[in-house]
Amino acid sequence: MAYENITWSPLVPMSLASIPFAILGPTASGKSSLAVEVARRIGGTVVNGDPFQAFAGLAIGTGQPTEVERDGVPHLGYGAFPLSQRINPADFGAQVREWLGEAPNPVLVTGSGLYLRGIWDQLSVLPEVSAALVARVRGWEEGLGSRALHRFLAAVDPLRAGQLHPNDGGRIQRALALHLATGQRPSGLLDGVARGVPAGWRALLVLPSRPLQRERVARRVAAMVEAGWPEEVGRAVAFGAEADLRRLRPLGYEPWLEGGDPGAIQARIIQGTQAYAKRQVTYFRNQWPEIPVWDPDTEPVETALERLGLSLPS
RNA sequence: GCCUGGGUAGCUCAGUUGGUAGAGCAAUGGACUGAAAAUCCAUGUGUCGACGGUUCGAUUCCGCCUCCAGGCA
Repeated sequence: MAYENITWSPLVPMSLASIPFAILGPTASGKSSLAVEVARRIGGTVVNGDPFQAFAGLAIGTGQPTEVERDGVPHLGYGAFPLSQRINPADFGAQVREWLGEAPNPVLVTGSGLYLRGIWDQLSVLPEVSAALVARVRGWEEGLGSRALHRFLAAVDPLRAGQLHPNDGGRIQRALALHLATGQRPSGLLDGVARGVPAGWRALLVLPSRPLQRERVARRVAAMVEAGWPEEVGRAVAFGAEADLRRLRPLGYEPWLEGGDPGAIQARIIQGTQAYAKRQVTYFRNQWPEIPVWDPDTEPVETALERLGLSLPS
């Protein structure tokens, strides 16, 4: 949809035109449809801030909004990258900031807290660590265990080691690799990033109650299977994307690739997605406790709009 | 109908030579600076199938009943 065709809602003051909005929330919370509603009100564009939905070829499995769900509202950044593309939170953040700049009145949607930090420029600027070094450190952990690596880290950077649990292999590896790549202490490199909601932004956390969140996930996964998720995985594999899928590890892809009883696979995916949704919520509340919350199952959409500062005089 | 094996946490199962029980997964809460749809941490009161007997004490031994699985008829 061309931007020049946008019509301004007569009820919305023009001063809102330049304010970017962020709609956050766990999977299946209904944040995409709220974003469409917000964008419609302000004559804006929905901008994708979710790394997995940015890939092409996974439209069903990553829950990218369909044409029907977009409902004529312009969307930017969905299915933009080939599966072979490697992304990280900082680079992806820069890309999304570009999209935000292209969109007249952006409504950012994401379920990924770490990538949102990238988008909001709340990650330290760090040097690239070569894939070879990353692989080497990972190999060490497989041979020696994370606790041994934690002791190595403690020797070069006691501060960072103190922040990490000896079992947290992923972060220990990352810290060690950073140290080996730069010769510096990771704790020093990770210093002084911005926090909070950036000035000028209006954000809302879409947060269903836990029981209803679980129901929403179950319903959505069933709908995704109904819409042809297994077939979509099959097509991706036929295009030679299996290695990329195994590297990216989107939820649900491993079960489909391994095969087995479809009912059991679906149940497993639902369980994994419910657990993921819980972690998403924990991260948002932890990182941005000041963001107002909206319960899509008990509160009307008008309430969400009010909390975004879009309340209309009636 | 008979024989055998089972019935222990939401699930799959350990275990208690008799002193009322614990793993994995799940769940709940939490952490989180390039694996993040990832990784990691914390949290375990459950009529140990029912009833009765023996015993100071039974989830454990005995009897009886019941349910499940397999086998024999």
